[in-house]
Amino acid sequence: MENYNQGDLTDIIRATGGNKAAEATTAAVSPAEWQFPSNNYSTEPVHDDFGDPFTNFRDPLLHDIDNPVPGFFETGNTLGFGNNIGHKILDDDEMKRPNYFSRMLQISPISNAKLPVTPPCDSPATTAAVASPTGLKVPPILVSNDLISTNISKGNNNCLVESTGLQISSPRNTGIRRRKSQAKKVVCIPAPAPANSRPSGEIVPSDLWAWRKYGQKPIKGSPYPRGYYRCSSSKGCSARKQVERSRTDPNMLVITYTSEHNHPWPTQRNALAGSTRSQPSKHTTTTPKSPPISDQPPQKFTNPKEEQKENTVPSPAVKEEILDRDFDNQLEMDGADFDDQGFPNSYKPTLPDSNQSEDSFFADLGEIDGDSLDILLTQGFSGDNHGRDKNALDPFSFYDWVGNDNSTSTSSAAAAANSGATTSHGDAN
DNA sequence: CGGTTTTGACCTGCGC
DNA sequence: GCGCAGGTCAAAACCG
Repeated sequence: MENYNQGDLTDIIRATGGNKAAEATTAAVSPAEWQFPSNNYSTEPVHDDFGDPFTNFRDPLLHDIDNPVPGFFETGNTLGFGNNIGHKILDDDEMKRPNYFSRMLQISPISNAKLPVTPPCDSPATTAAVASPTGLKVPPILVSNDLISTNISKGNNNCLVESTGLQISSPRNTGIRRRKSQAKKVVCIPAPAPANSRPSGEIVPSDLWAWRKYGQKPIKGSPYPRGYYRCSSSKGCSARKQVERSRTDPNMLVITYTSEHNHPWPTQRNALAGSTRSQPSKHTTTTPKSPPISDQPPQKFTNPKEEQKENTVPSPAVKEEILDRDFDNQLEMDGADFDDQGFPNSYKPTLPDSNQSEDSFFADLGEIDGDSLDILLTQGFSGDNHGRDKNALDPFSFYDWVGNDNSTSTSSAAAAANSGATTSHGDAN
């Protein structure tokens, strides 16, 4: 995966070329990179750590998380929601910062030392800590800029953050096939319970990027397989992500993002063509070759559609992301007045900044089919912005929709995870 | 038709 | 150097 599925993150491997220099640079990302840029998604070419002209199009999860808009997640000296949920930022400076993600439990900037993060993303305690004073469930989310994701695969519950420095390129997969030393960002999010799945089985996308699953493998020590996703929006895009369920807490999904998107938001509908098959797939439901993993915990998603989520980018998902994101925002901004699903009744997104990004984003958005767009605009937005609300661009929205256990929205990441859960990769190793 | 998922095989990194 | 485990490839099947 990585799909490199599931918004994204990460790291920094340049697109297909495997630019070692760039990679090294990426690996050496400094805490400063976790500052919040205000022009994400701007169409204006900007070189980021990767020197990628499309820096502005970073995967929401990967970079934007670092760029909360002042006044949005920030609540002054108060951590607001995040604080309530046990949000924790590893570095001291980070610790002092306002709450970036209401639902993000942890943000771990790269450091040269292993930094045990608490609570551990895989720890049940993590989920336990998500209860907010309001009684609303706040999905725990952990975001870490992890250069070494092996912690997860190794069952490290603490989601250690390590930095490695350089990345090793492989002759075969230029710039991509790197293991332990590859810079990555790890995000822990709550996996929606089956009960939260939409009755219709409607798939909820994780982000605006189109992901294509290219592999799945069982992970030793974990009953859950790991799905590998790559960005399908652009042929040259090296963005990938891995989605797996926490072995210690099935309710948590661990998404590891690798590499950056080297292109703008998906603009071509056809790019998502395959992703539209949200109906129960024979592949996952009847294919003899890929029987469901027997050791899957009861709480696994059984809805085939969920498997698609990770790779689909239905506008409804976008809507939910926005709603959810704003939901948190709303909580922090003006207290709470929520509907039965936990959404703020008075929800009205506020626009942070973003300048040209908004135009760019919507330009792309305009390519989404009308129905979806309508939904997005009518349900996902409120107020006078008519869908042009910059919040809509907020990559963080991903986290919002992801975590609301009380809402019908589901995590695409979860979906991806589900996908992995339903089938096993051929190479069991 | 063009896209996706599935999955066995292969390759590579890493630990010992 | 060896073996294990993880990551990727690529063919086949599937979907809208």
